[in-house]
Amino acid sequence: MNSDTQAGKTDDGNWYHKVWKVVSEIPSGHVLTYGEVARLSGMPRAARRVSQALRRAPRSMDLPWHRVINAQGKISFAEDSNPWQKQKDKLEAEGVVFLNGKIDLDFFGYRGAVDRLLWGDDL
DNA sequence: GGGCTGACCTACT
DNA sequence: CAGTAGGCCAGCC
Repeated sequence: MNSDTQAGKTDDGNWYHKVWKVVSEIPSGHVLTYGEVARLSGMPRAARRVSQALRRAPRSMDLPWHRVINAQGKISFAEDSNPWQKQKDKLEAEGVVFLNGKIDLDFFGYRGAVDRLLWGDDL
């Protein structure tokens, strides 16, 4: 017996930890989109959940939340907002360059990193 | 239990 | 390139 009534277990709240883990694994000078973080966390359609997780992430864990941006290569905060400026400042401090208010995902994104390893720096 | 919200994404026009 | 529409799903009231 024993029931596996509780067979499910896991998740339930644990999915934040997965997101936090992935985000904490982002190397300096690189950025990931919400969708990619979600995918790497095992939840392809959970881009929105990622944002929620980042918001709930405690500051004590020192999570590099600023390395997570949207698929447009832009910061998801309002441009006239304080957090927007803060995130941009942090990214620039790590070597990320903003072009016209947007980040070149072909160079700083996950895919860009792989492509550079395969094709070289002459993208 | 039902409905609204949201640091979003993709596809189409 | 910009704007619109539909989708997705966990949290909160």
